Amino acid sequence: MHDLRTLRDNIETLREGMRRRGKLAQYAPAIDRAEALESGRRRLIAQVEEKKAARNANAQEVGRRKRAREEAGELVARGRVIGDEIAAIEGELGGVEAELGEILLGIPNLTLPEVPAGDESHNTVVRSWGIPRAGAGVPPHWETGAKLGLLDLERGAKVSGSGFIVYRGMGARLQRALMNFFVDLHTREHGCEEVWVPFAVSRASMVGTSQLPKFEEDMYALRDDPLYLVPTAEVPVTNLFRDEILEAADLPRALCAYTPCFRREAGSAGKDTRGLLRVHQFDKVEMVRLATPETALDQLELLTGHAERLLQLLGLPYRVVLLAAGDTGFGSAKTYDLEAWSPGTGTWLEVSSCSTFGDFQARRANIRYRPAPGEKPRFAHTLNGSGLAFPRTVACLLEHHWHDGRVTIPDALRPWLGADALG
RNA sequence: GGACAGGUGGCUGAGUGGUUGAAGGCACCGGUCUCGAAAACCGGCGUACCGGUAACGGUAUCGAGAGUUCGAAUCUCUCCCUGUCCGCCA
Repeated sequence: MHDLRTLRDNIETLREGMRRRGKLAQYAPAIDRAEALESGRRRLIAQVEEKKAARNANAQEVGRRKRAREEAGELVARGRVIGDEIAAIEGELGGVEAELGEILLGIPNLTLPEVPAGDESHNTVVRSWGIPRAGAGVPPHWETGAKLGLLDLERGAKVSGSGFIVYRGMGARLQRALMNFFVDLHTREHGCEEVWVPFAVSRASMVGTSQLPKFEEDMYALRDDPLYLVPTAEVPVTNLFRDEILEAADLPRALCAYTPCFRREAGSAGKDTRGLLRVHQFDKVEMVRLATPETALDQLELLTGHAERLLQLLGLPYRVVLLAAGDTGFGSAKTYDLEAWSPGTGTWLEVSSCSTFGDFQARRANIRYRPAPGEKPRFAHTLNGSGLAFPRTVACLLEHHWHDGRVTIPDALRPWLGADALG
């Protein structure tokens, strides 16, 4: 969410930000409307506060006269009139604030200057690691997964519907291995505190990290309770600190959590849906960091490096892509996608997305820190990145390490899986 | 799910519907005293928003929201949360 001050003093930067995302036409009406509402809001506040001052003074005088046993009838009548006027103005103000708040929640974050303007065709590969394997002769992961008895897509569909996966045998065990491998590495070597969080969260939490109100149709909502299944651990973990004031000495703060992730994937039906490429429920270990504005960008590099390290240990070639403004997520100010090579499908698969949100989420979730004892709190910066999402990582493992029907398990993962090959 | 009991400032803890933004205490900051410190004493000590260059003025804020009233921390209703007991349950 943007600061109301931006609306007043810097509205051109807001327009420029939307232009860089290639979405000025989409958001210009909202920005114009918000600007008008904000000036109206201030006018109404001035009016209503003036009336309230009059009401308070009047009520005080009534009290004084009653104590002095003087006549106060005409003041009581006057108070009644003022009260009616206040109610009228407040009604109008309430409407303005409700609409303004709704608009503000729906405007995406500004991207940082180093983020390329334009749509995804302006995404930039900033570095890569490993040598992508030629695809010839490498079966796609869904074939290997089925042949080795690791995946059961048909029964997943039977139990829940398409996009829900059943893992069996060593395939199931691989999920547990990845969870423990990732979390242990982050806690032991990347300075993260491990947390285990609720998988269903309140609406307020979803608004805090900016999934709502804009992306309601992508979320699974529970029928009888005002709760949503988490689309990513980012939501419960970041919201751990909602409405809190942290000490600067505690920043940067790093956490990680395993959660399942639930996504309706509305609007993406038919795209990349084979095998494990796009599913409604998947598992992921997420890293979340809270930082001061001064250190946030360094923290983003650090976080991205931690995710990269996992791919290196898994021996999976990947590239790091700086997303262009138009491809950067709603709340993000700067995002690196990590794309691992899938020889079986001949594509790069997004296995991690590492972002800094600036103070965009912190303002929504009211997450602040005190720069020094006695100083005023400021909004913290929030960051997060996958480390890593399981399904596409598994897909790449099953393809990149496939040799003559067997899948070699990378050394780093063997202790966790308890096997050095599948098949 | 049921029955009680509670939610007041950084903490603690008062608060008969009328100068209560809120006593007292603790903590914190400044000062006096002292060679220095402690103690004692004196003073200060929330946040957000609106207007103003500023000084300053105003509004809101006692879990949240609605209501009664000229006026609500105080009365009414709804909701949330916490505690205790009971029931149910992995």
